Amino acid sequence: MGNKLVLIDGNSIAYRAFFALPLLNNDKGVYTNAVYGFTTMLLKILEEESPDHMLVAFDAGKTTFRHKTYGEYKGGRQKTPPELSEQFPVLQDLLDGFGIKHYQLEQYEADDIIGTLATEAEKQGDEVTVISGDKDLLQLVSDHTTVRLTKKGITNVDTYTPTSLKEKMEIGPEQVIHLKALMGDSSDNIPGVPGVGEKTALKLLKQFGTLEGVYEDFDAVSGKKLKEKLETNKEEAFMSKQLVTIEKEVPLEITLQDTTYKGYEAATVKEQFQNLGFESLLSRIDGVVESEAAEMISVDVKQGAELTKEILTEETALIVEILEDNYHTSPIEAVVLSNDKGVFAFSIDEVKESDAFRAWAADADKEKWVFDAKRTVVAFKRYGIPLEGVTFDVLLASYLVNPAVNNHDIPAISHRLGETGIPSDEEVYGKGAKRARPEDSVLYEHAGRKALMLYRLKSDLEEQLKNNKQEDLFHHLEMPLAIILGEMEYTGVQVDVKRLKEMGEELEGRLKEIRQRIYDHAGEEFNINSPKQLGPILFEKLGLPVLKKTKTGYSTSADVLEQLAPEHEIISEILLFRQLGKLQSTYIEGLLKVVHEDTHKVHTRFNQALTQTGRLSSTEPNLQNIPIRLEEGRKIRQAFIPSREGWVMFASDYSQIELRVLAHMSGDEKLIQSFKEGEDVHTKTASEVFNVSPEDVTADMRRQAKAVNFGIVYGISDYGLSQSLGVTRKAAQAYIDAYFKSYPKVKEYMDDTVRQAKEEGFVETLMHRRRYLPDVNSRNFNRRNAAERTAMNTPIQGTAADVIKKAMIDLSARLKEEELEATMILQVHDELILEAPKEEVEQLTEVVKEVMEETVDLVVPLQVDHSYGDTWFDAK
DNA sequence: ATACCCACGC
DNA sequence: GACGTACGTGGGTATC
Repeated sequence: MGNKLVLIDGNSIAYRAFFALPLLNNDKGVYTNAVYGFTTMLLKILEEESPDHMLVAFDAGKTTFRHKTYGEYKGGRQKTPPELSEQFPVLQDLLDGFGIKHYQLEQYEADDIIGTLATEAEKQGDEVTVISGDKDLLQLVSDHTTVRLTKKGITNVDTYTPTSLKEKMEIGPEQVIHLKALMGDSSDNIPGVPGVGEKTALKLLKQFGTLEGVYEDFDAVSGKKLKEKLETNKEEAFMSKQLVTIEKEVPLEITLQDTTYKGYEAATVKEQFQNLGFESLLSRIDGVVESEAAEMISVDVKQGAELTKEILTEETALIVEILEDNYHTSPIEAVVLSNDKGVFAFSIDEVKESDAFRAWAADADKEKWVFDAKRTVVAFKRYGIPLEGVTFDVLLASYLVNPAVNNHDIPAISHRLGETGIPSDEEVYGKGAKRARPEDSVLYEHAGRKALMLYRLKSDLEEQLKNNKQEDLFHHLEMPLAIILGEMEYTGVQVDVKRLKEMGEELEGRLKEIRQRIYDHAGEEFNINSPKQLGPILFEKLGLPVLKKTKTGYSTSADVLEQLAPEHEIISEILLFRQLGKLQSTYIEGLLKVVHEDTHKVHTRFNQALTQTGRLSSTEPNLQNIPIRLEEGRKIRQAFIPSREGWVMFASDYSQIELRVLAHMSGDEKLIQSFKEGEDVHTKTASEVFNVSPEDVTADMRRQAKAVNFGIVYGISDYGLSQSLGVTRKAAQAYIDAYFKSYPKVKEYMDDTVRQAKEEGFVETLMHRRRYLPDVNSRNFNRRNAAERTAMNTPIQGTAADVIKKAMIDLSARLKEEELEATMILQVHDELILEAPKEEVEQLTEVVKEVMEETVDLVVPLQVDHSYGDTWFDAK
């Protein structure tokens, strides 16, 4: 017949999905994570395999025929969590909707159903694909049956054919049951031979071929201990083999004919997805036309109206439509107003020529509600229109309410609040290379719809901010900050292009030499930047030891190479090549690409609504990761200069702000005292952790203590700390324990924070910035652990972010008050960079320090250091 | 276009 | 025991 049959191990995939994904629930409060994960897998299979026959097999009931052989079969296994059990009926409904047969049979497991059907199908000459997460299924691999096992995640699979099975495990499919018989399987409580694991089992099979072979030629088994184990557990081994052998002659009530799959009805599946809340999967349904015009909310956008003060009211939603992300360079395509007079669309030319609009824009008492205040204000500023009175930013409000939401645009927020009739920008304008400006009517209508929604969304979001006690945070921190950040971006940073190009040329020469030396060592030319090519050269051709592997091959990361450096001269050359190559591509070429041609300035964009902790991020260019640690890289900073003659770069940074915040929030006396007395905090920590007096702290002890403090601040794990210190995980954990013993209130604070996260579902900063941590109650150890560390870390890092943001607002006001020309141009998490006339430096030193140190009142003092110079490099 | 590896900052 | 582990941005290569 030559059919294509796909058999899915339903329980296995559902389990995988359940544990791989956070416990999502849909708007009806029904848990859907397993169904969701299963569905993504299913869609992928349908796309890749295009089967004409398909079946999802499930396990039935508690007992199976295997329990007669072995009463303890699957004993000790955790009960299926109810959160998962309740998803099986939902999953089966969904399969019905897809028109995919599913089946279960008393006394049998899904494996047996799959084995029986696969065998039958093979006999007919069909091609079979089995999907599971269970390695037992590998015994079904044959020339006509392929088994695909999930590895990490759900949709990530390994494909096994007889050849690849041989390659990966060095055994044939018929040996799989022998392997399991020997090594057992703890998850199914299959004993195997205790003390024999995968390694030994594979070795035995390589020598003897089968379990029977081992015992027939028993004298040839090497090792007394091993022999003993095999002898005493012979019975268990043979029973195990019987248990893991898949039954291939199950008396099924269905036939292959019944598994025929004819494709699904798009409308049916779409409705199911919508009920389940799988909005993100809608686009993957074949033949679904999304966002049909009929469903969209109607909007009456008036074009060509006269832009007079009659339509410019006290409270107006204002949309500036720009197609590209970069509002510093991309033009305004439309300006749309929505208020109680209606929805009105204009071109930027119409706006520029309207005196009424200019007056309204400049009037701080006329409230403007916008999406992305910074973008809006900067865009107008570029067209010479100052905008005041921007009182509500939907983007920032949504971000504060829940930063974990990755899409804060108007269509997405509308959707979450139950309004579906508004298409996304992507749907209207296309994405990537296909993005294009549609005709005016389409563009205006889309922008109009957003303006209309914005007007409605505002009150919802205000309500949520109020519930979260975030009104202050919103109105007095993020909103004013947006305006300041806009000014900073618009001002930009002057770049010494000539200097940058010189550095580039010098680097080019050095890279060429190093490249040649590497080729000489390797004996051939290859792409040094390709780990895929570099790996075989180092670890095969040159025979260097393999210390670490990645998913796809050899790891060639810096920490690995550093360990290999004594082994071969090529290593240090590669590390240098990497270092200089990074400078060249990212910091020389990358920077030059975004320097404004006429002004020689770069205008970064600070993303104020992205990070989960409240920090800012910076793009195009990212000015928050300019090299500083290595001298070679640090020189890049020589290319950042003041924009005016006789001015300097002035940098001010908080010293240990996170640890000071921790001292404040935990109330730990020892830590507080450290800061009050101006001690070196790392030395102090070292003296505590290593239990020596401060004067006996060695440089190395201080270095280790610094890493511990770093770990506390960034919430890294014992593993992370062990990596950065190059010690064992146990030793790292011991440092952490010693730290908590020395600073008991810190420990108490951390425990309290985690407890609060578990109870309330979120943690908060000093200024009520919030982060939800659904995983703190996860049954998955890793997820839970990561979430707990996040719970401890976010209030610290987030509060530090709150503090510097407030300092920026205060400083901006203070500079105005003092009539200083100095201007903030950058923020790098705990550091503010200004440019200023030389003459102001003395006053600035005092003013900036005072403002930054006094912006909040903590139980410990904040300490600010400053520096200045002709370039950013010299401000050190 | 997307995934992966690597590397820079705090 | 759990095998993966702070937050970001960006460049390069390889693959689909």
